Amino acid sequence: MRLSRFFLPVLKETPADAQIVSHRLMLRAGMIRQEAAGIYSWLPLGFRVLKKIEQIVREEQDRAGAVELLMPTLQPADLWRESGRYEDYGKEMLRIVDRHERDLLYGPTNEEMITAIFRSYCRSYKDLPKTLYHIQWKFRDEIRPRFGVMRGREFLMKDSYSFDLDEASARRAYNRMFVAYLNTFARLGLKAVPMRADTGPIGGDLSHEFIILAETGESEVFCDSRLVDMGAPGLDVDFDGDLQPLVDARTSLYAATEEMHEADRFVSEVPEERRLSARGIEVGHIFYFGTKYSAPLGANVTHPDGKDRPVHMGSYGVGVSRLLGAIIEAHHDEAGCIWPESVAPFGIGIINLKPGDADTDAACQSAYEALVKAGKDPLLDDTNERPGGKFATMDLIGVPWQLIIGPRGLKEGKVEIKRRATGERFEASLESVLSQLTAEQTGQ
RNA sequence: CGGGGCGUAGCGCAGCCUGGUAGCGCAUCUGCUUUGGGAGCAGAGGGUCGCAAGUUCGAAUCUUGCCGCCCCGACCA
Repeated sequence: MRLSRFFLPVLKETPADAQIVSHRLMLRAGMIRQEAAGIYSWLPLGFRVLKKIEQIVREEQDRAGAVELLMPTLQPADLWRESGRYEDYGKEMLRIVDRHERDLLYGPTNEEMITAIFRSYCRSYKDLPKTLYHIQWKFRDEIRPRFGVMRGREFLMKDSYSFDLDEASARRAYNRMFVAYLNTFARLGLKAVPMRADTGPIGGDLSHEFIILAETGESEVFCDSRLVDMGAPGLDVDFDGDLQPLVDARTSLYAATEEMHEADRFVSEVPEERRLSARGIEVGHIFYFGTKYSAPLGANVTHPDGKDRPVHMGSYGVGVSRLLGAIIEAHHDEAGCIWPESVAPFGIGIINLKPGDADTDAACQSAYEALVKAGKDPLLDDTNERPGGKFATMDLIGVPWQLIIGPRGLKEGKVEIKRRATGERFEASLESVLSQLTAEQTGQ
């Protein structure tokens, strides 16, 4: 992409309304535009990152055996009357009336609908297990939206739903998502820590929030520091195998959010040097809820013994749009965003320091073409802005690598490559820089 | 929903108390000079002062109502 053709409305000044760093940077980098409280347009730069995050989430769901579908944003109220949640949900649910005076709602979640889909096609234990998911916009009419996309009213969410014959099987489905989430967040450049969450009326130990640690996190969390650096199981995990040991290795260590924190247990279970209290952002939540929806909605299957029983379900959410904010909170500096390569809006930025200079233009052009050909998704700054402005913009939007080409360096046969994350710069000939860049694998 | 605050040029703000010509910085446009970390000079364009009613000879400024947005709290992916 050439910057002269792209749509990148960067702001030099910080908008007054933005309180936290990710919100400020997303506005300044021209990634989002607020349309109403908690409702945003995704401008091209932000949209690119959003799509990349979405795709990684999708790939890891697929790898774990989940099957993608797409349910609508609008749902009939009757479905929610069946589960009893139409009345219970309260004002967070956006209710809409159509021209025939039928009650609709903009979905805040999809348990009812997925259960209705399941019940109309699946009758036998032979249809199980199944895990279905979709990535769709949701709306929750939060009393007070804030922090940009971190707590918007409209948000993009991946939600999966598992259907199993019994609790033991449901636990295996739960474990698959547990592991898939660890891999997903790792690929996004995040260290996510699973923390025991409130299971509500169901009870048991099958609910976890996935928290990433960031100074500007919204809630206080407490955990064993070994969890933070434990690393993800890896993409070669056998999802058909026994995942329990992988899950146990993590759930056996203390980790709790403010609401679930037990100070005395923390002290007794975790040696002092490993007691970590930090701030965190919830980016995922997994949940086993048994027959909470299948029973009232009549999602039954016939068991081998010939009897019908409600299926055991779980749901598993990832806040896809929130993840942009979360990743920025975890990866930024004074100058702007620092995207992990896996989600960066562009792979590399090429800065033409002097458009109009024949040698510089030619070098930029050949670099651009070579990088396009290598699939590196370069952004070429071919505008007439001054060098200082170009550096600042490239730093702000957080492209992982900057290839800086100007007449001064070219005179000595050199270009400069800068790594955004560390600020390291190297000088070398254009040829060697390009052969190195086009040779290496896309990082994660 | 309780408490607080803000709506004036695309963005950031002053002006409002004490009513009378709508201003500053950045951005934008034109010209010249500049060009390796957000340039300089000269000039230009751009405003229903959130909306509505009221007071007044006269309202950005005073009064009332409404709308929108932000912050703190209770709630959430």
